[in-house]
Amino acid sequence: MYILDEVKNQIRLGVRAAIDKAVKAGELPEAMLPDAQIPLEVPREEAFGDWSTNIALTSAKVARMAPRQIAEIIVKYLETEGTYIAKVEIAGPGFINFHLDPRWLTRVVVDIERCGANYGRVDLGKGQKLQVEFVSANPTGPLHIGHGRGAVVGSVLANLLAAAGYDVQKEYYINDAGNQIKNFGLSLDARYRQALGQDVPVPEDGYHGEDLRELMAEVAAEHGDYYLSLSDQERQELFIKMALERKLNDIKNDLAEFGVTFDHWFSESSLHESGAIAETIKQLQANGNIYEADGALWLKSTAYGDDKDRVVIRENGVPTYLAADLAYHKNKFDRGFDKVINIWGADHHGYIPRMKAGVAALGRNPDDLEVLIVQLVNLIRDGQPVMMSKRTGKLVTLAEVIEEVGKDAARYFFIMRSADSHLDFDLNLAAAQTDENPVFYIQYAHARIASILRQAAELGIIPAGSHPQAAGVNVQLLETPSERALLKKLAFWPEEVRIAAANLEPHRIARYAHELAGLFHSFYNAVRVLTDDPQLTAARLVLVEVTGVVLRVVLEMLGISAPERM
RNA sequence: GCGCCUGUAGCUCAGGGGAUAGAGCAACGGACUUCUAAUCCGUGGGCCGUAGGUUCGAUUCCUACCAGGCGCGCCA
Repeated sequence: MYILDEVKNQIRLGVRAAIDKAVKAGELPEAMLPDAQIPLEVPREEAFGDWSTNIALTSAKVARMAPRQIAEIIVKYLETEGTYIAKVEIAGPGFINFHLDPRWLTRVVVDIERCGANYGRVDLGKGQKLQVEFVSANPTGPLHIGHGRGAVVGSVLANLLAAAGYDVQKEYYINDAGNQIKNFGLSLDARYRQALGQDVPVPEDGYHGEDLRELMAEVAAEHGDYYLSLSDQERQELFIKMALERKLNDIKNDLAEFGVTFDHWFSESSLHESGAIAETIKQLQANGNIYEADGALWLKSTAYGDDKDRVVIRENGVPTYLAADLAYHKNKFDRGFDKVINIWGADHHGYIPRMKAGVAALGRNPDDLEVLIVQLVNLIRDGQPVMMSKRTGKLVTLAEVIEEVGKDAARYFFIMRSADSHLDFDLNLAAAQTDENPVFYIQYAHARIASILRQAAELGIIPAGSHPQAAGVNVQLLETPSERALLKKLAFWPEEVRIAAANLEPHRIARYAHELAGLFHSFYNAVRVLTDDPQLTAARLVLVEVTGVVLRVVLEMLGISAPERM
């Protein structure tokens, strides 16, 4: 347990006991006995203390008493002996505000030293098995900027949930089947024949990217017109197989360079080949969730909240994308995941009700599937939106953006806004090596920490290669406002992990990083670490050290590097 | 037409039903003989899209409307 939780427990238990006593004394009605946890919040104003409860306000109605009166009775019976509660006040309409003895803050140093890189891990997930599926871009072309956002949101979310005590698996679903693949084959064929000098257009709804032109030019250069001797179908199947492998490999490389890795790559076509789709349809039929109409098989998704029923097997006998997705999600749950989280682009949000309906039809609680929608990204260059068109293949690729602004800046920009907010990605700002760029602000804090520790070693204050330790150091000397503010922020890291994980809000981690860095910079400017007072120096070095530990934990979660020098 | 997301400072955005709504950037004024000035300190800047409702209390929840984005296939 972290000191933060210990303090919150002290307050909660104290308030609960006070209410108990007041009820026994007949000063508060029985109805006041709380059946849930005492609500605690951090007041906006520092003057209102460290923690505050609105229990008197929320229970006023059931107690049939004025909130302030309830608060006064609770405070009267509140025992604070042996706790970190230093002062209790009633304020405003009936808030009970708790001011803590600042000595609680120095306990955080011990927590961080004890936990090291594990500091902030919490047991929200209790080991539940959970899958995060993200990116899952069609392997028919390069990743673009929109995939980048999903990739970072997914990878940070996975890190976050792991830190919150879930057993997390990251998965990429490879859409290597269906009509689009057929189109892909036609496009490849057209490019091949173009390379041989034939006047063959790429199909209107095909893939027009330059990457395919180059790829097939290579093939033509190497093998000439050999492939024309095959049947159209044979040739296209061969091209598809070859190109999918190439493209998937490119995607893997792009993602790896972006710090995004997966535990499992799942092929859609494997569902067709293994008979999993047929089996899933059979199960749905047995459940009475499938009917036949117009020569096709339909999923009765309206029975589970969708606004229309959906075709799963077409008139021509070919399964739809949804059929494969049903089989895929059945497979996920069969693998024993308690919950699966899909990260989709905003252009797929209309698909959620039918997918949830499908999950329900398969006999699973639809809430076990959580779909996180990531809104679209607008690229901005020189203050103007960068025009992108998928049809003409004029996309800004992820690789280009990383090339232009660097991995760290790109990751930070993709994660710094909440997923459901549209994101303006300002290329000039992300590439700027100036104070306008927030990612450097955070990294600079880490570089400064490293620099101070280097200095301390050079001056012989700490042995070279060692880290400042709290043992024998009087950390109570950390008592200036900037030191306390920094310690408090460090103490809240586990809480931040808990909240961000519970709400699936990885962007909060980016905010925390920025705020922590800001408090360190303030501290750095407010006081000197290396002074001629050995005790004070030792205490501040410990603070610098543990700040560095936490900053690295946070940056690691974000997948952003923590430079020793800048 | 229906559905989802968004609307908060000049710009980009935070804000777990609470108290006097915040941050970064931009603007303005200060701080480098001192551990890295990619930093810090300070100032100004707001009908929280509009109108209702629920609540002791709404930027937060609900409804309607307005504006922007994205969807609404036997495509994926």
